[in-house]
Amino acid sequence: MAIGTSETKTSPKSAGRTASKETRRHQLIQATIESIAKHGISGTTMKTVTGLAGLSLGIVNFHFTSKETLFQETLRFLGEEHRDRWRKSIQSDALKPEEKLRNIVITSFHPDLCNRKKLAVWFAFYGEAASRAAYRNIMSALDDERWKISATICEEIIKDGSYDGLDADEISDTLEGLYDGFCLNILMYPGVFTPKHAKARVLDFLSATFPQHFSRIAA
Amino acid sequence: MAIGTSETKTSPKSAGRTASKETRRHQLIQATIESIAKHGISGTTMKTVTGLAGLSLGIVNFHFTSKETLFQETLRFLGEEHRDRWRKSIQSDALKPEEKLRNIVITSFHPDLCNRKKLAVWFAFYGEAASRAAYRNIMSALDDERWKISATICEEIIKDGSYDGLDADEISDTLEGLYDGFCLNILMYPGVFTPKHAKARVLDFLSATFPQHFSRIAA
Amino acid sequence: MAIGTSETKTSPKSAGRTASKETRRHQLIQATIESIAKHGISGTTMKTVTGLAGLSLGIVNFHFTSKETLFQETLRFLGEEHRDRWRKSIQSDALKPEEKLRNIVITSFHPDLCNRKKLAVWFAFYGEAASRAAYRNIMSALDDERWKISATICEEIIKDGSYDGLDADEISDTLEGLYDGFCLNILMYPGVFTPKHAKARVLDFLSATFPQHFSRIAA
Amino acid sequence: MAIGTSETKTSPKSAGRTASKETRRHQLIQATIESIAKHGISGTTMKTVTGLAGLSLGIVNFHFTSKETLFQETLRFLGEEHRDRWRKSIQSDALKPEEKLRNIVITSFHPDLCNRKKLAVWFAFYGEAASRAAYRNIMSALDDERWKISATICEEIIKDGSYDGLDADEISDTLEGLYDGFCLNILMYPGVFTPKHAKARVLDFLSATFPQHFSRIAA
DNA sequence: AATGAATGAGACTTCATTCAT
DNA sequence: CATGAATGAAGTCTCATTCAT
Repeated sequence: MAIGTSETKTSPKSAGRTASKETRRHQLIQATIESIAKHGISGTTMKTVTGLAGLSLGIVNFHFTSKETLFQETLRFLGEEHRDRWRKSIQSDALKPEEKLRNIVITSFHPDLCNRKKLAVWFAFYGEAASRAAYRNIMSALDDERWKISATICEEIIKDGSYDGLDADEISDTLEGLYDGFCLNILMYPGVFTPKHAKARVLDFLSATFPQHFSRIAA
Repeated sequence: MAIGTSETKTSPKSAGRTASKETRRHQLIQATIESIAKHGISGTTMKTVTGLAGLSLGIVNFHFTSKETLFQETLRFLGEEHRDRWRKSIQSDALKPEEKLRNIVITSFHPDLCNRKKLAVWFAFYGEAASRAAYRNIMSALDDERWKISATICEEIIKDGSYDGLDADEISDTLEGLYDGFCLNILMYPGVFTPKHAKARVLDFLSATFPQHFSRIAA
Repeated sequence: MAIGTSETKTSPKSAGRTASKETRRHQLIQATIESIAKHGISGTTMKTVTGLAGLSLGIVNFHFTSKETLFQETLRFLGEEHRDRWRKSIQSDALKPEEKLRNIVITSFHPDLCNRKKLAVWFAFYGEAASRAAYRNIMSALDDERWKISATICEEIIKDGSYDGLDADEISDTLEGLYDGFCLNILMYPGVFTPKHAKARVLDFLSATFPQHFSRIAA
Repeated sequence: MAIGTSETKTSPKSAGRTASKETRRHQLIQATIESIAKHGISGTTMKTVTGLAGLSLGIVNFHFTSKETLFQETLRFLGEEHRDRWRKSIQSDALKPEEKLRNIVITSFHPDLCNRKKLAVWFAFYGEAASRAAYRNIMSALDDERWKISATICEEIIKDGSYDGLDADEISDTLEGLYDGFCLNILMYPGVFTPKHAKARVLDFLSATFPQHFSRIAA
């Protein structure tokens, strides 16, 4: 998908020297996502990755030095893709705070990011994160950024309305918990719990918390 | 350690053939939890497990047939331990619905169950679950039971009070999300986000949802 | 061969737990010597070694951790075997200095040590030594010991006779050079230059240098 | 460096197609020497060689067909360089036999040929020679020539003087042994044993052997 | 029951060689 | 002629499993 996007920039033929290198990296990262979703992290080998990419076995070490680097770059890609999306969704100054917050929610559960394939990879990395500082570092930087933005926005909303005793940080904590927990449920119980449900529940929570800013029919 | 606790239950003498067998299995499951918490699932080998158990390398295949079986039994042990706890916490008929619900929350974040070591193992299995039906089956049975109980209790509370437009299933969904999401944050950001915070946030949510049954100062 | 020696100590059946471990190590070192002699260092793989030992591929890492360690242990074995031989050949206090020196020469070119197979391994390691400190360290310790003993003996001979202007260190240097150089020629030109020739030439040199102690017909 | 020297021979302009081809080959051989000295034979790859030459990875196969050919050509280059030197050092008919012999000694230990870099390469090839006929053939032809010349010269000296019972072939054997053995010691113990020492010891040997032709103060 | 040496499939990685540009 | 991305065979090492003791 993303490959398609970048390939539209250069004509297929002129996948020249330097462009080609970035394209290959991207192609391998996509194949890694595919493979982890399909076989899990422990079932993902150089063979499954290069097989899915339609390339030869040795190529990963050429472009990424090692399997470990490939994994970290894959995680980073996923994280940055996510971050770029919600950053973009709130960058307009014309947006009111509650609109920004709602946009973050909507983005977080957007099918492009929040689908079984990507969630599987995401939680595969969470599963390893406890014993791998490298993964933890990549993840925490992104989580932290989102948490801070949410807290700031909540602060603005609180100031704007008359919400007695509300704590922006606590609300931001709950939002983070809801994002992560719902994603896990979307992954584990597809058909039963979907991004649509998740989005509705989070917006319900926001309506209950900031009734002056989020009407019940916000969805 | 936990082993010691359970061993006091059976008299040393009666640790005959079958008792001993169960003891060994328990010992190996504890070592597996220890190992996954320390080295991750992909870093856990027969050597790390038996090493932590202080036993010989070949013993796992004797008591569990294979590594895969050991892993599944470990997951099952963890799940049942969890389930037994909250079942017990709500079994008294004297408890009011809101007391039951609060007990589930408290149990879910009890340090015996909700500590870095066990959470690391728990999420390690979640990480593999997407590509392993065997793990998913064990987990979903337990999640489902908790979800249903929560929904039933919420239903009772709703009937008991005058909560217009509340949906017990939806609240149960949100509670599940909060449990999972907060656990992940406790695992990833220890020191920063703790079981105490988690418990407080969930009870806040319940206060906001069922104000007649949960006072704000419920914690 | 050396295996045979050690096996005579324990009855074949009781190749018990610990004994077995040492035996396996020895067996693998012998196979490594065999393989390096046959295929060179760069042609020696885990497969050639374990194949020659009649064992399975994974066993080297079990007994030696890595190929590199196996190589270093092989070199060490060869060096110590050599050292033990000439140490033993001069340990009797009844020997006169010139007899000791002659014994070192004889030992150095003894067919047990100075045959094509072992020389091939020896020079294979010399070939790598320039870029491998680990090999150099093992070798230099042994070379140094022999050089010092030779110098000491020469000193005694010089004092004993009336050799004007002779320098024991210089003679020891030349002897070292002759040992190494002749070994290389024995390896490179079998049939043409043999240990017998080598021994004769070194004894000629000693006769010319210490005419009062080495008669021309010393061989 | 050596490349520079040879390039001054051809005018830059005439570095046409064929000249350039020869230049490239020389450049790659020099880089091979550099690489083997630095990384050993087993650590020398197309990448280390072309890297040191500042050329692209694929170029060796263009100019030498294969790595093996490059290695053989490198060995041949080294051998011929050596041979050319001592041939030249004795080509004048005005030289007496003992002067020729001394010139061979001096040439053999000349810093241009007898330095750590080239010795490292030389012994790297000796290390492989036992299992590689191709290397052995290149080496033996050169060794043989030097041996024969030495024997012939010794014969002349013996005839010229009154040396009873001396055998020219045997002396030539010893000289060969000294050259090789001393080179190995220069390589292994730089700083401690130098070409200067080596030269002195060989000339000492010649003085002792041919006292009428080599005065003790020959150095 | 328990031990741990042994096996061998399979993982990651290296690297000589090829070939489109 | 030169480049360097790509290939894939082969090497080292890991590790679940087996089995003689």
